[in-house]
Amino acid sequence: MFHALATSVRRDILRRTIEREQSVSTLASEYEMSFAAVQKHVSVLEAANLIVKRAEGRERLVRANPEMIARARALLARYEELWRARIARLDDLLAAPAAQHPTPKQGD
Amino acid sequence: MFHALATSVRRDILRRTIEREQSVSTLASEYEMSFAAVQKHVSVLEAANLIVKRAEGRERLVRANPEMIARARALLARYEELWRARIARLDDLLAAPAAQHPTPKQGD
DNA sequence: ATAATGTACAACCAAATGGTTGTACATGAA
DNA sequence: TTCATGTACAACCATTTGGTTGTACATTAT
Repeated sequence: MFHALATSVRRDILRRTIEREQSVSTLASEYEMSFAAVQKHVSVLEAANLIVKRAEGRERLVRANPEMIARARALLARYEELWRARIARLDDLLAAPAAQHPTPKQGD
Repeated sequence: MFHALATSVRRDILRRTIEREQSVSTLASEYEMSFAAVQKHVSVLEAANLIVKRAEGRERLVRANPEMIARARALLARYEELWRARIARLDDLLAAPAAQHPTPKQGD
């Protein structure tokens, strides 16, 4: 999944197929590599469910699957949430430095 | 960057170092692989700026760099934004199907 | 029918990846 | 000092990756 996003060519294919559905050969014409190479990139994205292919005549039309993009983003958002939780914990410690003392009654 | 996030061991290291700063050997003790292997994973994360190392005595303490996590998340959020923009465009087309016709006067 | 286009897939190759072991060195503990 | 711990790094290996070319086949165009 993140592996599928790990090369710029694949992220570019993803971007293009978000904008509009395109055939594999149309995509291939955009890059300076063989059709077969682009075909492989497309199938990596497909295996990760980041794109979907459908047949139309002899063409295979590729479109992005925004659901999986959202999943990846959500995972990273969870990490940021962990970070915020950690900061909150640290803040708590700083706010109550005498918490381990046995019931400091009141004032203090 | 996404490549650094592409293996579960590295994502796990990232998660642990978000929770709290840890030495490389502490991290290594969590996985069933050699210390050197974990060391390599750590250096991949470091090269991607997803973590930061600092020396303390003979130990190297590792902590997550939330800034880069945010960058990755933001990139994916941009993709989702592209998707929303595309949907909006399609909606516009559907909302004004006769736009190219020369002023359909009224009723119709 | 024939040619051109779009795709699939296999075989091959160089380079990168993810792991290992071994060696060296700095620091902390006995 | 001597020993144990934590790290760095090199060398090596199997597998994966990212690219190539070549062949085959379905669909469209002439």
